[in-house]
Amino acid sequence: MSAFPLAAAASLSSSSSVAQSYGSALPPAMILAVIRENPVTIVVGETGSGKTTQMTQYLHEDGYTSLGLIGCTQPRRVAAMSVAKRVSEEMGVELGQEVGYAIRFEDCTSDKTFIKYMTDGVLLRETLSSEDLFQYKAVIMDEAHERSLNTDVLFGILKKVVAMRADFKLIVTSATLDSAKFASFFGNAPVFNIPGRTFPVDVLWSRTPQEDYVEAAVKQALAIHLRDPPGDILIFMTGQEEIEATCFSLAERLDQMRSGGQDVPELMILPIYSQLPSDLQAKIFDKAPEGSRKCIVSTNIAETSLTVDGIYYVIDTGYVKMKVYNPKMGMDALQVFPESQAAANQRSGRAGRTGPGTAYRLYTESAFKHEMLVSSVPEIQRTNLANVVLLLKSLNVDNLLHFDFMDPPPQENILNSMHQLWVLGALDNVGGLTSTGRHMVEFPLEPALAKLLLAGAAMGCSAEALTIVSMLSVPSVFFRPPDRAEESDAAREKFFVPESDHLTLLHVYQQWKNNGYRGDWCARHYLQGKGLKKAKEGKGLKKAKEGKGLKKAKEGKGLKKAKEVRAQLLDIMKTQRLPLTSCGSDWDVVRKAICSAYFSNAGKFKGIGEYVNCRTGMPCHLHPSSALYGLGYTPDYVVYHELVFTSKEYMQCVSAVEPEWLAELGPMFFSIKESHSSRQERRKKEAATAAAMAAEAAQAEEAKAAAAAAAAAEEAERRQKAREAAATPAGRRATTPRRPLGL
DNA sequence: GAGCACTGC
Repeated sequence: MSAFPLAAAASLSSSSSVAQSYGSALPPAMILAVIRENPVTIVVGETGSGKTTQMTQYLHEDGYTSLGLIGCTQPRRVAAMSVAKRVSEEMGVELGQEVGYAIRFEDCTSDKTFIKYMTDGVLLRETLSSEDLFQYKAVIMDEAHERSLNTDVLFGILKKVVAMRADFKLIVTSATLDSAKFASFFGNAPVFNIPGRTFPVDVLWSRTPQEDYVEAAVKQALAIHLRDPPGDILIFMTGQEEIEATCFSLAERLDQMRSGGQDVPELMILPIYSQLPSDLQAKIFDKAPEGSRKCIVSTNIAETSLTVDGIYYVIDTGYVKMKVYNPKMGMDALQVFPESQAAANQRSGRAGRTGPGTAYRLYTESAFKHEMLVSSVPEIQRTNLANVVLLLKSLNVDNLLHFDFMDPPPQENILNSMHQLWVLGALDNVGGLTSTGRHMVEFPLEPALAKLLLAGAAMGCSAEALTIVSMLSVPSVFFRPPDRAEESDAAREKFFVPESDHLTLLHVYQQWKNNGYRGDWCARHYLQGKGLKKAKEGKGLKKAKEGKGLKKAKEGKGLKKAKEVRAQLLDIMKTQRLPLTSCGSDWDVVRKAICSAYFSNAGKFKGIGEYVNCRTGMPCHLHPSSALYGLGYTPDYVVYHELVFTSKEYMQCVSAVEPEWLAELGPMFFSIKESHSSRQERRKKEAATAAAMAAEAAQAEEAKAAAAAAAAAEEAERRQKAREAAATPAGRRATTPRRPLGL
């Protein structure tokens, strides 16, 4: 085994005292001693410090594996796979034997495995069946500074495990900026520093704030291209539209210069974002021909998920697009925010992987210091928590408001998620898990989708529900290259089922199946068949190309991935003894099942393309990509999968529903003509829930509890108003829209 | 007639 890289400069510090530094060569014994003496150790290690591959091996040599497993979590699958492969090679064992990995579709471990790499989601799921993780002697949470939702939930759970088990060791990696915070959360844990092996990056600031950062980035890129020594350029933008504008403008300027007689060397302009078709994504890895250079214009995807070698120049606009959840509205918003200092440093670092580089920041140093957060708002504070609540409830965490989060999510968020789960029948009136809830937690799905599966099983259309859920669990299968937008739109419209986007997805899948799951069929109809080969993605890029191990990675993209998800969910359905039944061509039943999962996301017709949310009165619009858009067919009521604010409040994935279904399936929100007795009963139920939630809140600080109770009451009132305004159904539509012919 | 960062079970 190789020596611990750069151990000579390693230092040990305690969060509460002055850092001690060790100048002489430092054997791994040093860090092992720290781990031996402390239940939790924080490791600050830059990328390239070798911590991911070395730490597990040191723990193994120190004897931890004679007693149990060493686990190492990663936020991404590719990393879990490629790191496991590399460690197995370093140790000279077969992958999947002594060293293995586990990700959603693949458990590549055996009885002999003692070092196990996995995604953080896998370890979180494992806590469901073994609360104290008895099979593990040590867990390393790698890349924990990225603060994924799963990482944050694991923090709280593992902290409990540490308190329960004296024989358990936890090692958490952190960025320099928040090591003190991590250390204090884990009871003043010692901090161990391992310097990285990356090259220095010169950071240059803008002297004045930039009004138009697209323009500024284009100018900067051209200046580098015309003036500076060879080396590729990486520009960070917030989204697809900006990226396309930047690429267009760059190309235009180059053209202008050339037609003006200037001799400009070749520049390969390469956009990259997650929704870009795979074959175009792959182009960023092509080498620039001699005498020319690459300019990659990227979203956040190149910040952590993709690593391209050969970048010497980074241009950073200073902004990111983020999804933030508004619990009051039940709506996500995709908004542009200034990036955090940590993100800025991460982006700059991308210039120093191949050699010493330069980062041009298109904002002032003062803006960096005074206007940017030190680190990004963790996901747990800006996301819908229904899934987390369900998971914690099934772990018997009785008071969620007291759960030990490093950064607690807003209380309103938790209460709102509990309400959602109650509405779906997953929680009872006192906040306990129901049998429906216990079924739901078994599925790796968001609660509404799990409910759709259960409803499908109850209504005799679980096969159809299963397909729809699978299609909604993968990125859009519709392939839309920017230069063939109209053709691909036309191709997509051929699949439309006029009353439902959900059924459109079902239709696409069934046609694919009828055509033998063929790839050429997908290509012809502008559908995403599979995706990039794994070897093109992620950190393990080079290694994956050299070896053969990753060829086994069968995970695809698009329809192929939907098929894999479907198979996995079907397995779970079998273990849950849920029947697989098809309703044949009677797709109205499927819409009813959809209604039973989404009735709290109901909209009432207001005008062409416009609906109002039945509960909140919020306006919500049909998205132009919806099958229901602009067809002259205007159902009175629809339900939607999610509501996202971009330029307007847009409903994503919409289905027409019958008003009487809303009344039947969502009696807590809707009634056709309420009798006095049923109204009383409903109010009693609602009061009980509000009381239960307030009771939970009451255990928290007094002031917060008061606010929570007020929020619950407000919610009840809003619901009452909405109920009065909505849900007096018109008669059933006279004609059912024509179903499209199969292709 | 408009558009959406990135993960994960």
